[in-house]
Amino acid sequence: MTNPVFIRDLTSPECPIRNVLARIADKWSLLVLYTLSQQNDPMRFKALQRAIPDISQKMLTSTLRTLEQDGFIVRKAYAEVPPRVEYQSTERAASLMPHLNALFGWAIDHMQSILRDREVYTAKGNES
Amino acid sequence: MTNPVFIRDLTSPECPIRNVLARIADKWSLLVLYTLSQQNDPMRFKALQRAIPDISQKMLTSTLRTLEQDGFIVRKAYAEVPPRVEYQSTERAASLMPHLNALFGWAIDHMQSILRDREVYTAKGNES
DNA sequence: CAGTATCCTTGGTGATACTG
DNA sequence: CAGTATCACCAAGGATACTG
Repeated sequence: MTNPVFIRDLTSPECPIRNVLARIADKWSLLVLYTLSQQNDPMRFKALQRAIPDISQKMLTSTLRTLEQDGFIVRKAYAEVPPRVEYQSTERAASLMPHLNALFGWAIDHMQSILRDREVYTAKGNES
Repeated sequence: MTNPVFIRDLTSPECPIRNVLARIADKWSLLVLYTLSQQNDPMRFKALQRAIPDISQKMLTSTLRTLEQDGFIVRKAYAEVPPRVEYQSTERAASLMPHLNALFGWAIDHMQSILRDREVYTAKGNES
């Protein structure tokens, strides 16, 4: 809708890259968004942790809070014992995912050759 | 070309998100890739620094090295005094940029409403 | 189960100084 | 100009223990 902003000054706090993308594109957020998009059902905290085994409880919590803050997910707590909390992605996330999926696809397609380049690069660095 | 890999195990070192995207999608790399894609001519070190004023020399250097390692940019040093070094994006970067640009566009379009949601969220947190 | 609270570590980052 | 080297710092992140 509103589209007056452009990336004139990369330093500006208005810079969409710094202000929006940097909060999505970190390691954990990408993995959480990807995981939630795979199931299209809401997921429980524990289920997310199982899907991303090496994320700590603390990091999962804070990642979820940030995503919730920016309207990518909704947190629903049920007054049960034991407690049940479900996270589901929003319309906003749905509109973002095609672009992220395109990126994931690109990464899958190019990973092998990137890894090869990386090897060549370090090999060159180590030769006498 | 080769597309046998998929994201079964997010923990795997073969995970394209962790292995490829995480190295692109950090704050500085995104800004450098964006800047280089704006000029389609090669850019000098100093020019990049001017475009991203708050990046330190050290961070710019290491970001450029990582991007070079993964084949997104090529570094060309000219044997002159004073030295001249130019960085230009590669075919690989060119194939990536449309996806990143889509992401930038999305961020521009949604930034305002995201900022609004963020305000609402913190307001709710602070109310008694 | 789904967290919060606390402590503690470490590496990402900046600042400064120096060099080819 | 385009870096490298060094030091220093602080916040991101992990580990552990505790709680509604």
